[in-house]
Amino acid sequence: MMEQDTFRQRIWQIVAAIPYGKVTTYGEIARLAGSPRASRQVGGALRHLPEGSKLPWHRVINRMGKISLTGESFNRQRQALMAEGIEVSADGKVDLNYYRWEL
DNA sequence: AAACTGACTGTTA
DNA sequence: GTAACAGCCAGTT
Repeated sequence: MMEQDTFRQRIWQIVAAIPYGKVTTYGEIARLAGSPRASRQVGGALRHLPEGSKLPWHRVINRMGKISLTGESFNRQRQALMAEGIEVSADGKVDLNYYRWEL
């Protein structure tokens, strides 16, 4: 069957391409997906991942270099980042100048 | 079709 | 550097 090319599916494809040990921002993904102002939709796409998805969703943070999630979700993302050797401060800050994914 | 939602961002102070 | 606000737009109701 032909899958329809939804915005979300394109987001997932792009996120899948973020290399191990690197991060990028919601806005950058929106730009790569061809809708530069749709950064909020990127978050929305990551919130509804397919069951059992292996997508590296944790490599996506906001433009201030911080984790946007709160509560337990924040902790899970922080642990996942640190598990790939990324330095994350206690408040969820990552050095984008050093860890940013660039083509 | 209209209203509402929000894992965001740019501007302003 | 942070905080408040407005604009943004795909998906959902």
